[in-house]
Amino acid sequence: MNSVAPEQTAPEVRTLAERVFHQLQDAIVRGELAPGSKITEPGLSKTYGISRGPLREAMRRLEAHRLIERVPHVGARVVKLSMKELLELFDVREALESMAARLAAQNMTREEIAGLREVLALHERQADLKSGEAYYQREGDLDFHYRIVQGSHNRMLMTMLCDDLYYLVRLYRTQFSASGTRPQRAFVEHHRIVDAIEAGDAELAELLMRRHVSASRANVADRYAAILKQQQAEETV
Amino acid sequence: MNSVAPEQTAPEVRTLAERVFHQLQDAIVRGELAPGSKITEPGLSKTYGISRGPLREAMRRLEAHRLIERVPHVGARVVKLSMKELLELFDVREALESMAARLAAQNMTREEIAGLREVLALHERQADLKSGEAYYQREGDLDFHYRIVQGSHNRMLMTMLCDDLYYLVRLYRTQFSASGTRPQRAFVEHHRIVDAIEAGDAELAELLMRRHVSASRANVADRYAAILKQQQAEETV
DNA sequence: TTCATGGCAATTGTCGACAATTAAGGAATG
DNA sequence: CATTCCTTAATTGTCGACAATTGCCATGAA
Repeated sequence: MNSVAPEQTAPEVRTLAERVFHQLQDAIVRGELAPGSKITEPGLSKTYGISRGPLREAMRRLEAHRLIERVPHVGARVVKLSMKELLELFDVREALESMAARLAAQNMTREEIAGLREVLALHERQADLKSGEAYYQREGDLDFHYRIVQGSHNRMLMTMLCDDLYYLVRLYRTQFSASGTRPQRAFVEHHRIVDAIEAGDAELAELLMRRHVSASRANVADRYAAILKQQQAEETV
Repeated sequence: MNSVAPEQTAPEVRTLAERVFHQLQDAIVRGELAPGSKITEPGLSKTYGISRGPLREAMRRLEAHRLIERVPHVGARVVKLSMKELLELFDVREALESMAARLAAQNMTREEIAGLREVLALHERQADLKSGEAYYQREGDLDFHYRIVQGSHNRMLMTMLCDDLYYLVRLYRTQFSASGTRPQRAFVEHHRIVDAIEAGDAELAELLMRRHVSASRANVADRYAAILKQQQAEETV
């Protein structure tokens, strides 16, 4: 249902370190651990009921995934994405996802494309039900991108985007409480991308995905500029 | 001198885990730890003279950087890049480095561009000295790419390429003992890329870098196909 | 000979305790 | 009153020992 990470068949819950890693990952992405807040090893050790050994390994993994930042002998904090870093993230996504779309147009199977169409149909029904709804729409958006990356059949690309960057994207959405941004237009763009993939037009799929991410980035940048302006206006009052 | 990782100012050697992480990283990339070989915690613990605690953290980081592969309750092995994975790596590089070149054309300072030119001049002198020399030329190639990524002024891109992927590239070069591949042509391409960056032509820089990486990928693929063919011929003899 | 089964050694996972470093607060001094 | 230094508490880094899981090897039966 609330997939985003489809058919993973519970890949790693065999050790304490792995379990607490996923728990922490979830807690951070969902905003339960506030961005920028300090996390202390004895604290987490007690709340999760494990010793500091496996906990530290979980934290090392979180650090590698850029979800926390550590300073030796000082401590760790939940990352707090600045707008600059968020825009950087979009640039990286533009590069990787356009490549993913290109490869997907070359490598996706008929079944995978059918599944992609299903996702789109589902989104349309949801958009029909309550147009512009925020949460599901946004998670659904990631679902769409997720499937295209899978369709690239490039494992390295898959891990980079799905295991690393997409968690940051979700984190951003909770941090900036970014609700439904330009949903209708995104729908249309999604459809065109799938059309290109189905037609096996790699170049077009790449171009459309690049524009899609780029437009999303521009949208965020505009919104941010607007907020900044408003804040400045309020300060002068 | 043998930079590749310029002006790092010894960023992290404050803890045992960090030191042994870098030691292991080096040992793997240089081929001292054979690809595919199993590495055991008690063994490393003894050779490096530290306890298993910090060692495990170092290994977790190596895992995150894709230099080793771990299976719970079983153990860890040095990664052994297959040709398929190597080609995947090239696809990712093509996506990220072309983006880096684009951003570099927009963001590089005059000083950075001058430094880039210096690197090119150095390469030419070396190529003059002993044309087609393998090792230095290849390390120098990475130096060139390194600087362009730095010039993108995108921290996320920088860590992804310089901290993760470039180690894999170097690992591949030792694993496949890939010596000087198409050095002259690469030189010319490097120069053209710098020209585009200096001219501030982002689109051109992106395109040229994309072709540069793509050509490198094609070269590797061709070589591999040739080797395969030769091996098959030998088997039938 | 082949396959299944059981025990055994080795390795990994986990824990609690100790050492080292840091940041903070207070006392002393200019 | 500000500043510096020292003391102290808390957190992180490291270690050695114990528990759990795995893979191997020998033993035995079909």
